[in-house]
Amino acid sequence: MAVALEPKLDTSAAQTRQALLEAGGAVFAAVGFHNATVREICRQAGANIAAVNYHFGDKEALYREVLAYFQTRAYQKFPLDLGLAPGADAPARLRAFVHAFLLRIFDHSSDAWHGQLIAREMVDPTSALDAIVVERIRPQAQHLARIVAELLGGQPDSELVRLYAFSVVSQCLFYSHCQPVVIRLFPEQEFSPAEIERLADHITRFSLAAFKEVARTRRGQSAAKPLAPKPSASSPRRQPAKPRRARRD
Amino acid sequence: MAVALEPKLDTSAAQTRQALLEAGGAVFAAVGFHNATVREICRQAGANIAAVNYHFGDKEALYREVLAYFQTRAYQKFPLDLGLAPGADAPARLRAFVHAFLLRIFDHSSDAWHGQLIAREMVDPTSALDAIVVERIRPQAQHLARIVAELLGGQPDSELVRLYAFSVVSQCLFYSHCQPVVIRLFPEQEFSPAEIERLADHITRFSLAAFKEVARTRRGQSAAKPLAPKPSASSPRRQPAKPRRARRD
DNA sequence: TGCCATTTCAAACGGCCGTTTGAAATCTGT
DNA sequence: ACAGATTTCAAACGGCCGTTTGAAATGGCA
Repeated sequence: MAVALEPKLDTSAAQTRQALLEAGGAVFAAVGFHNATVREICRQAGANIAAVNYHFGDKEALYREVLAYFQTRAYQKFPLDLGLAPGADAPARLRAFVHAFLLRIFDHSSDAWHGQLIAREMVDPTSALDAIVVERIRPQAQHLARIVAELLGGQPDSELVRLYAFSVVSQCLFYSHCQPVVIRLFPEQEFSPAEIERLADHITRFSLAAFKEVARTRRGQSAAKPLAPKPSASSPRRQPAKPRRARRD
Repeated sequence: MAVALEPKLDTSAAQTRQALLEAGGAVFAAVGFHNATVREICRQAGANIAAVNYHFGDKEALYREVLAYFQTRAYQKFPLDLGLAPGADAPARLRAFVHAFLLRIFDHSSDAWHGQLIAREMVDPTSALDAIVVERIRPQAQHLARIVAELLGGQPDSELVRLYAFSVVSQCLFYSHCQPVVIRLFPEQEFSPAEIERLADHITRFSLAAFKEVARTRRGQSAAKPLAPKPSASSPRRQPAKPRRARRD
């Protein structure tokens, strides 16, 4: 992690390294760690097959550096307090948080693979997820928890705040995790910067409205308000199981 | 697809087929389609390596049948109108929708892999996703859209309703897609039936509160209410790029 | 029981994978 | 310009993959 001297940035070796990082981001984002092949990454980077092992050690080490690289870029480009006045109030900070979150996910400018890399890592974790949670996700969760706690009037580490913070981030992550489904359901849907602004507005307004309404009627606490009866334990019926054979026909 | 006669259910061949479906569900859910190996599935099913190709044709055909099998089971066990009175109002139907959704995701009883299979398919689609969207997701989306439209007072196919429906399902899907992260952030979190009830209550209450608040202040429509200034186009700064070499040391 | 279709089995095939190798090319400092 | 370290390169290695094969085992039916 610690680096004493900065590398010569325009060395041929440094260029190869950089090309491998960029190509690795593209390929890992497109097909995931396991499906990605070192051959394809090297091809896209214009490098030899042995380049990954020479410059990074092995495929997994390259993957870790790719994750760190694009993550750092994304958070440098869109920090947690993106475009926020110093003394901004909680609603404004919530809006900034949501907007920056969406921008990090949807930054498809040239080569920004952070969103897709993280989405894959969340659903199909590699050994790199633990570090990501500690270094990025947990601070972000605490940041959001402070905002939500201020809006709800609870403790940042309370279970209530956790539930409401989940409700906020989930609305952002949806567009990252379910993009293939959203595109199939609504092919006309686009994710231009203007559209992302509107999404951020919606999510912020939706959440703030829920916060306000809940803060108003805060007495039933978080106990279960039974709106529907139990599912009556319907047993999973036997399915017909079609008798198709696949061999020689 | 069409099956004329029902197969002999206790045939040795039918048992093998069934065992392959169950084992396939477990393995595909655990590691995804690409990472799953036919050898491991056959091992768990107690079948020979050639069994998959004999009974299903190839690995992908097995995967399609596994998806259909567990999907059918999940929706039979937890239908869209789970435990709902015939003339129930919109809030009750929303609650039932959310609860059934969560139950389908979290049904870890013995061998119910629907949730994990679908989550993987959404983030890393195979050719099977198109059929899933048409047969399952779209009807479900329309079902929810009708509920939301009734609550908001709009058209089920309006953009406003779509946004709000997304906000509801996203809160459910979050626990499916981000389970590895949630577990790492909050190791004490559990997903017992009682906890799922509480989750369903929270999501329903959160969403209904937002609906109510929005329906009350419905005049600014869905235009962008600028809560924060533009990000001032901060260019992605150059990152330090540590100069580590990996070979021979 | 004996025949034949169905199902299982162990073994192998071809292919793609990550990685290694040792030589060739290229840089770096003198 | 030259020696030595660094970087690139084509080729190959071993391993695991999905699938195929042909024979052996099994089951239903006369």
